[in-house]
Amino acid sequence: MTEMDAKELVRIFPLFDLPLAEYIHQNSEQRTVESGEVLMKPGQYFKYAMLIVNGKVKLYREGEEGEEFFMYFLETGNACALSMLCMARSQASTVSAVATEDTEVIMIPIHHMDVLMSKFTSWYHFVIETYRNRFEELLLVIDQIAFKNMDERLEWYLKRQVKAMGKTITLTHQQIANDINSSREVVSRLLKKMEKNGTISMERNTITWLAAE
Amino acid sequence: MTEMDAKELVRIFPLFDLPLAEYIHQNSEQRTVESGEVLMKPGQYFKYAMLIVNGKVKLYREGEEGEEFFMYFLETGNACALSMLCMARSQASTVSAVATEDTEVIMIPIHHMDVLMSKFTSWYHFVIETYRNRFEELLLVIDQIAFKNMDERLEWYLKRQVKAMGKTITLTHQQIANDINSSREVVSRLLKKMEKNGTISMERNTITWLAAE
DNA sequence: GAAGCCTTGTGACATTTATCACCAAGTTTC
DNA sequence: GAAACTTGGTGATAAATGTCACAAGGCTTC
Repeated sequence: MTEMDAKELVRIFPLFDLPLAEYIHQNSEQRTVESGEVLMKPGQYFKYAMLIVNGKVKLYREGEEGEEFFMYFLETGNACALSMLCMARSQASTVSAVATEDTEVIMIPIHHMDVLMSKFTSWYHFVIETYRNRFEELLLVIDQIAFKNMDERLEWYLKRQVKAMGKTITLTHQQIANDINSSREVVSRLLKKMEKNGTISMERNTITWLAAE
Repeated sequence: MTEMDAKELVRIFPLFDLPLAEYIHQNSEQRTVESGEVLMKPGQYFKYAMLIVNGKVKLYREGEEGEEFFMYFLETGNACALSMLCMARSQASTVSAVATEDTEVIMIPIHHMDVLMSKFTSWYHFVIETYRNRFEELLLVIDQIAFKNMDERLEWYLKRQVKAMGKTITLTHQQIANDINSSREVVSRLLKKMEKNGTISMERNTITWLAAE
């Protein structure tokens, strides 16, 4: 994709108005991130607000012993709530972000935040909307790990992957286990059950969602 | 406590400026909520943004079979991020809020939100700060339930209670079990261990934190 | 195409947590 | 102060999940 112009930005971020888009266009860098590249990692200080123009970024929390826990995807038109959060507090990040496909991001340097906040109402609305969405998403994540067993959590996880990536998911059982903080064997066994139920079909490295929704 | 005036509001909510405090003072209701009273429950539509002037409110998530899961306390000077969230989306609440002591709240009717948002920069900042704080708190909650075993989760839970309520906590083992979505027996056994460690001491209905911090 | 690595399947077993059953002691009610 | 209720303690057992060990087949490399 070529460099965005302001109109293009408004199309992708519908809450922006033209002056805001223009300002961001003038005062940000656009960067292409390759699939697999790390965008944010714990301990790192973040000096940009990050907007996703295109592609997909996986956000996950890391435990003290290097465990991972998948939280959600950032997709086209999203902003990274956590990048804003760290930035605003000048705190080190406590999450990891990795591009799961080639991704184009807009990075707005921290020193523009004050201007954006004070001059553009639409920016405020966008930021609040961003927090709001992620907040709700985190509540759903909490429901899952607080109240549900592994089988339901796995199913929910797969549904989210399907929603983001389509019916065919290319992940190994080990990767899934990492994402839901379980173990490969448990995931394999539960997937086997789902295959018998007819919910999914499996091949090496891929899972295909068969059930409705 | 008597009715707030604008200056009093600024003292309690340091991010407010005087005009904002004045506006809120003119356009909100103040209400006293008794300890134990329910402020918000799932399924309810919320028509106010809620600010805590004094007291404490416990926020918890409910599972599909009526399980509970403690998320955090709202204390003096906090706003309820979730009340704003539900309100702004006209969505039914998905959390419960109960006063754990006599609590004074300010309730700003939904139809004032637009004015507040567009006229008062300080309101925006306050709202964003509110989301930010709760967001971070939720991340910590997720860490606990995603990565930690019951013993550590219980200890963390107790520490948060101590922070909010002081070294002496008046809760039954059953109440604690509900809050962390475990069972009374498990909690009793783990508490017993902590008592042997010298971390806490126990009496009927009360736990006293002995360890440092 | 042989060697080696990666992915998945599966049994056996360990650990963690939940559940059941029941008791004892404290507290409240009448 | 006896009965009823609440709270906490504890053993036995069940269920869920994690860990270990190992096998089989697919894929890659040389």
